[in-house]
Amino acid sequence: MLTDRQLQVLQVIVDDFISSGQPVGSRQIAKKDNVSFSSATIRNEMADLEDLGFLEKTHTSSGRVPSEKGYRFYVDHLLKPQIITNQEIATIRSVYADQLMETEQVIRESANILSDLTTYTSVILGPDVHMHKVKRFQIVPLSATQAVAIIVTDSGHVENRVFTLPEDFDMRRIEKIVNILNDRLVGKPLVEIPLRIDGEIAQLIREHVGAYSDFVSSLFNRISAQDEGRIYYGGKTNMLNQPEFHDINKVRMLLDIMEKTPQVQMLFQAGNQQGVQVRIGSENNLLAMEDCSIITASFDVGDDQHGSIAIIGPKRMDYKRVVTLLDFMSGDLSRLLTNNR
Amino acid sequence: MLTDRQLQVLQVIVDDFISSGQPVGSRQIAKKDNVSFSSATIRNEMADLEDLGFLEKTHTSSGRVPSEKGYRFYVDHLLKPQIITNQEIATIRSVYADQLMETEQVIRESANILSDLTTYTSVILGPDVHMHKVKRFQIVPLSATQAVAIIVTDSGHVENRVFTLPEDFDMRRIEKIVNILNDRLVGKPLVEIPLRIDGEIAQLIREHVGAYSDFVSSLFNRISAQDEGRIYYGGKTNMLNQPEFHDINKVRMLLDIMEKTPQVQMLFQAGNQQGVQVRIGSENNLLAMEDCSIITASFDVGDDQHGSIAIIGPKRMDYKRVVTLLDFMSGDLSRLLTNNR
DNA sequence: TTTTAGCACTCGTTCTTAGTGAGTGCTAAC
DNA sequence: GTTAGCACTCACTAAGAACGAGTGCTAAAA
Repeated sequence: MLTDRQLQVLQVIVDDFISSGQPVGSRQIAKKDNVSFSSATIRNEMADLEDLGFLEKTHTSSGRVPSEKGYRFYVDHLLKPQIITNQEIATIRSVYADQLMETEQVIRESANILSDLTTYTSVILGPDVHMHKVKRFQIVPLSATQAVAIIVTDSGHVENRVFTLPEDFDMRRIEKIVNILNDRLVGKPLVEIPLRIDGEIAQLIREHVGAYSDFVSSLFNRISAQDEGRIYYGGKTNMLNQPEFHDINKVRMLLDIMEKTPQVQMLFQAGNQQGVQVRIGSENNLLAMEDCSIITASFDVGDDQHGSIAIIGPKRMDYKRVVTLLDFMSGDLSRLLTNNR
Repeated sequence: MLTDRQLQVLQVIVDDFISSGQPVGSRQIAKKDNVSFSSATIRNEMADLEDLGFLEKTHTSSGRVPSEKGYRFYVDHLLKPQIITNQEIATIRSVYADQLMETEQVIRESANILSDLTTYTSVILGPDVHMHKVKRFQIVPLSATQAVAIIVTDSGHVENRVFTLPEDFDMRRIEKIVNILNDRLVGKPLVEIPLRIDGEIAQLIREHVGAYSDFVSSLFNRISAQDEGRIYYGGKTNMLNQPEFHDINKVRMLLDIMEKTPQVQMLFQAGNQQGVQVRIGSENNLLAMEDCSIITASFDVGDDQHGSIAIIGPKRMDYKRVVTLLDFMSGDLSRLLTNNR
């Protein structure tokens, strides 16, 4: 559809705007080494690109700025992957250096490195613990009236709840209940626990213990709400450096969103797909993210767990670099976290 | 030292500035109902108060603004405690409504309510788990090579670490180690664990198990670094509403500090003292907090655990209200969290 | 037919200038 | 000791001028 020259002009404009943040004028382009035609010609091409919806003007006599469609085209067709430097690889791999065993620790550290490397904000969605399988169930009494219930999963994740012991349940009864729970729940994914407890297990407890108490169902009914993939941030305030976020209201909206787990998880929707995904501005379907792009990639933890890794930056973020970094890092993380097991 | 009229003028100026945020002029004060002298007289008093260091001018012909010394005097001598409304009490007590058992949950919710009620940022420093005593120690194997170590404390707090099993340590040896750890560590505060492990316990393990592996000491050596009082925030972005934080750099510095645990803990230094503490501007000894005041109070969890609760706001925050609220809330929290046990 | 040079025009930005108003300090009268 | 009056200060705002980066269009050159 587009001529070679139009492609070239578009590419130069997007590249230039990404690095300068200023609207790009025709003369500026003409001065580039790899551009051999005059500013007037470029003005004509720019007018055409604007008609096609790839460029915009901030006012009638300003230079051009890429539109969302322009960015989209750039990302889809004009992005030449960058070579990742040894320096960067070394920085990323410094995560391994400490021989951190815990997934959580690795993820936390990765988020920080990623934000340092990009100067944008990084978000990592840890693996969804829903599908982790129960390894052991246990109740530890704390006092005459209180106890803590603990579930260990096969991934090493530990869930715990403090609860009040019902007066008519002595330790013998509690032990029986623990046995039943272990018998029935070990090997089952966390997500099924509430259902199973309210169904067969309540039944079994009534049979063998002689009475049932709501405390059992209340123990882990909140698993589904909590912990559906913990969220880790790196460089939360990095975005304040971007000139497009000098508006306090935009900042506020963005920071507010980051406090709201469900909204953030929404941003990762498409993140389960293979490879690196780029969502630009309004493609995020979120008012606060209208001026942001988010680039996501997913990584594996073991055979059946997945996490997502993302960079949130301004629409004029350095797509080349971020895509390359995320691609590399997600692969590396997968390898590290899978071998850990 | 100060005359009654000077006291009155100072009080009116601080009150007025707190509610309006604008420098206060002599005419404005003269117009108040409870002020019976002319603007010229007030100008004279203001000049004296400025000489004494209680007031400042933003420029030669502007109204007056309280200096830090002025705020300090106001807080120390002119603060008449406000009456807390039933409405507010009801809001605060709604935390109990859910019959939340877990300290963590209660604290998290309290932080949110407090920030809603004040429109400032709230910070709660949870009880320091260092002094919690070990209730049970346990190792749950996950696979042939991995296991998770768990410590339950008397407060219901659970610490866990995933680690790699040394090849020469089979389950029998591990069990022996667990027995030794339980035998020696139950009842001891968390903070002593690393020391005890490296001392007597390493010795015992060598004797009874026949070999020692570093994995035991590496298990909980990080307890001291982590979890020395978890920090919870409410209304992190509330401060963006304050006109004095329209400067993006101040915001950045403040938000950055909130990500840094040690710095935040520093802010609570004096928070262990009884009652409500007010620290104004540079009294915080922290560049980023130069334009902020922080009001802290402490609460008890059980007989020997303490937490702190704080509000961070601009120097011209509503001290009356915040002091009253914090005083009430810390008492209420103490009662709730202590009875929970 | 395509490209380019030239030119009038637009519009955001910056600098100046003048005007306004809230506020002060000082002095003299009450 | 208190107050009225007045000259003065200074931030803030609006309006105008100069500037410059950029455009669109036209006509000539390739």
